[in-house]
Amino acid sequence: MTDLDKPTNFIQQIISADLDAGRVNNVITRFPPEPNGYLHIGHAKSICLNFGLAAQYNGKCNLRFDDTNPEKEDQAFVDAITADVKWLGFDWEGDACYASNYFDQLYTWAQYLIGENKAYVCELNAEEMREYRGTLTETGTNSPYRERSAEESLSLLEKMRDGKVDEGAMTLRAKIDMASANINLRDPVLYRIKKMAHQRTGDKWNIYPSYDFAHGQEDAIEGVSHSICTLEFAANRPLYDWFTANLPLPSVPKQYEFGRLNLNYTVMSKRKLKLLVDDNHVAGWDDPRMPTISGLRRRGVSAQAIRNFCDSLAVAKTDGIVDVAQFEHFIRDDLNVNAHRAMCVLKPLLLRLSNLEEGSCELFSAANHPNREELGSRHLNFSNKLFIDRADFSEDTTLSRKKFKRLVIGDYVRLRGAYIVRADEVIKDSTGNIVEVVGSIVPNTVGADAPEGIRPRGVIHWVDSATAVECTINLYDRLFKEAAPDEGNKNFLEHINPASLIRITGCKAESSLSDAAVGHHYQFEREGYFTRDSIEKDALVFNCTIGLRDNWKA
RNA sequence: UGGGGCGUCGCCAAGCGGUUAAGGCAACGGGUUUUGAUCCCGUCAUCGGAGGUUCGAUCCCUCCCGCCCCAGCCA
Repeated sequence: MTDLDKPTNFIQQIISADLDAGRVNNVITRFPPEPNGYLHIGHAKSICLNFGLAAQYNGKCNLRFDDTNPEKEDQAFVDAITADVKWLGFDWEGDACYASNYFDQLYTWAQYLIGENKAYVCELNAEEMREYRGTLTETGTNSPYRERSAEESLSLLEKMRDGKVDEGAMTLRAKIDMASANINLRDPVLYRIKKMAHQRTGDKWNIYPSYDFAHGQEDAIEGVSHSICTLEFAANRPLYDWFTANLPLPSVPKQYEFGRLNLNYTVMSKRKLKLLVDDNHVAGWDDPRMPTISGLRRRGVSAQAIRNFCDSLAVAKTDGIVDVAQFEHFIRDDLNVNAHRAMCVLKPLLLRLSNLEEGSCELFSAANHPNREELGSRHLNFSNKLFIDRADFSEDTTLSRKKFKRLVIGDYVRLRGAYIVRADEVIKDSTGNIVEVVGSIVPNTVGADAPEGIRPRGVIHWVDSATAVECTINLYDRLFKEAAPDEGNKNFLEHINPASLIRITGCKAESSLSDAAVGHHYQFEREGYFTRDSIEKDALVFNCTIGLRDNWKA
């Protein structure tokens, strides 16, 4: 399917219509995270959408931090978010934008609204304000401070700004309609007092603008043409438009809402992710089990896979839950094409080849990719003592060839990229554990078909014992056992999968893996995709990104 | 409950009054294969319900049912 045939989503349809009608000449979008946590896969959808649209229409997309609440925000989050967006492969013109860059302008506009008799300083406390607001079915009641003079509000606002009023004692509110069916229009708060330093403006302000009073105006300042947000903000749109209609803004942006991404077997709210981190259920925001961008990166998911997945997602107004299998498909799809192959034995079992001399050594060449010759090859050492995986050997000679395509005593198997071997006998310790399998190679079978009469049951991977490097492997499973861990009033913490991380030490990797670089993706043949851990750099630790598909029924 | 939004295959979805109702994921069957991987082939829906408008409706109207969002000085 070409781009032209690809169905366009409703936002593309709106943009194209705006362009055609001349309502918009320059497409400008923005990705507006609040720096109060790390970005997750849901944000990636929004990032790909906003930056993608800008690219498609030759416009631009701003990275803009919505830093209007110093209580929850932190410079560390700004840094992490910036790094994640870049890693995903997106860039923006000039510096990132910040809501805090516009605090002076926002304050001036607040004064303007007061002067227009469209805003007032209210002295109702939080509880009173809630009572005056009414309910879903009952209209609200006007604040007793609603009709105070503009002069008084102006001077009170100044006092709020200067720190002369206690937190919670006053707010600046828009004067709209306490009887509106849309609760967002019942005199919403524009400014609240927070006597708190801001990570960027320091202690300059004692009051901070609310989301509603800031967001649309930020868009207007930046000339954003299409302000795309998620569904839950739809009820805020009339308020967004109210500011646009009542303030002397440099441009008139429009808000559009689309359905955010939800995935099963995980949680996707920053509040819940933060709880997992703060309560040490995971090792941090970048724990490989987290759906965060940094967690996925550390897990070994490529930026390309994330982008492909996001591009496969519908931009619509339905809020569904995407099956993680769909995400996993794109992870494997990318890794299958790009990951170099290597061999690593997770649960080593010694295989001694009796018809090779002790200390013998051969060197084989193995392709780094089965169908991409341009990816080159590497050398594989082969001696008379190898490691194979314990799961690839069985003493049970009654196992059918179809059911067990691995090594069985008395039968043959192909060692990937090397000889066909036969298992002859097992050596056990005093407790009956198999400590060694003794076998023999079939001569002249390297890179050659099996000779007449010999039918290997299958192909297994192996590592030369003399040159193997020991490593540790982290195997991951989904973080939650339940498909919808936070559905209804479930306590999602109760559904954490206790086996979401299995750490295996004493694994044996082929020697070429000894200097594996962080950020490189490997397929350990017959096992899965792996990448070197970015935190435990000093040791040889690999994280399993995802296993290979296995369609066979055990 | 007032307001806003949404209901097409197990999941995500295209469809914009006339289509054999796309596609992807999953699943299932088969072929290739020195990874039980990849790859290849094939199978898999009458559109939440009931009325109505129309020659003709998944698409328009009405009513009903279901789900989501809004009563933070969060975003």
